[in-house]
Amino acid sequence: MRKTALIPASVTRGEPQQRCLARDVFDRIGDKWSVEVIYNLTEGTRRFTELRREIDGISQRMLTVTLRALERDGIVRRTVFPVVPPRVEYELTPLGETLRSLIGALVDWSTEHTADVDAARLDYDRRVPETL
Amino acid sequence: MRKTALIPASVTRGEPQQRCLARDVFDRIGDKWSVEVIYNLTEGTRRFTELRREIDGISQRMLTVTLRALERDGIVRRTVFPVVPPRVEYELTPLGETLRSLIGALVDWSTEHTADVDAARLDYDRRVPETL
DNA sequence: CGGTATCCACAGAGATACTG
DNA sequence: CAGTATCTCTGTGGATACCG
Repeated sequence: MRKTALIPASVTRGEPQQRCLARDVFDRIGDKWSVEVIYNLTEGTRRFTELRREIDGISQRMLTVTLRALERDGIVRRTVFPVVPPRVEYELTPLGETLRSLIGALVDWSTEHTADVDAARLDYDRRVPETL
Repeated sequence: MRKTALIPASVTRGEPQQRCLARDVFDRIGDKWSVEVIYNLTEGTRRFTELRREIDGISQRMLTVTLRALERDGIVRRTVFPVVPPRVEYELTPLGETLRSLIGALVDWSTEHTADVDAARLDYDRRVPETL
């Protein structure tokens, strides 16, 4: 049992694949922050605090947890420089790069179709007004 | 206030886009079941109970909630046939089809790289054994 | 700077029972 | 068949304080 309070289920679970593979990929990147972390590693390496500044609203703890999970899955490489004060750099691995391009496609999809989705919501809320 | 117990935040939230667009797409499909529902609508229409059987582990309530959210976003079309017993069919809209192809790419990625991820995890757990 | 260690709140999800 | 209505529980994620 390597489960601790700091690094919870996201890292612990999923060792064998007994489920649909579609679930696997989304257990991996479907949490609240992984996508934004990967996306923010697009242009080269980032330091911990840089990521913290660039990703709006993420807490220190969740950035740590997310980066550790991505590191364990071989998507992010973590490099510690033995200097004072500490310097830690994060970058995508080649594997992470392949995933990042897919995420880029999803972001593009979102950008292109936001208007469609908003229109669909307005339409739905008109058609199904006070029911539910 | 159209929020109820049955249809919670997933449907209620996200009317304007004030966040990063990357977040939007994952608020939409990043929940526990949306991806599998969309994926199971790949080959034509499905009835409620068919989906329930095909998607392992989903509860009746979560299938309803997920389908309603996808319907509201214009990703799934819901057709009710006024017969007894009731017959309701679900299918992807054209918009949903474009999203499904991206999800297909993610599933393919997952299939192709499962071994890599598993290897990375084993390696990580050896390198960072009992720490944390 | 780059983390850990705790504590805690709340939304997401499960189980169960009931219905047009 | 295709849902609703509740009740409950769990885990995710936030806040805060401290450390090498």
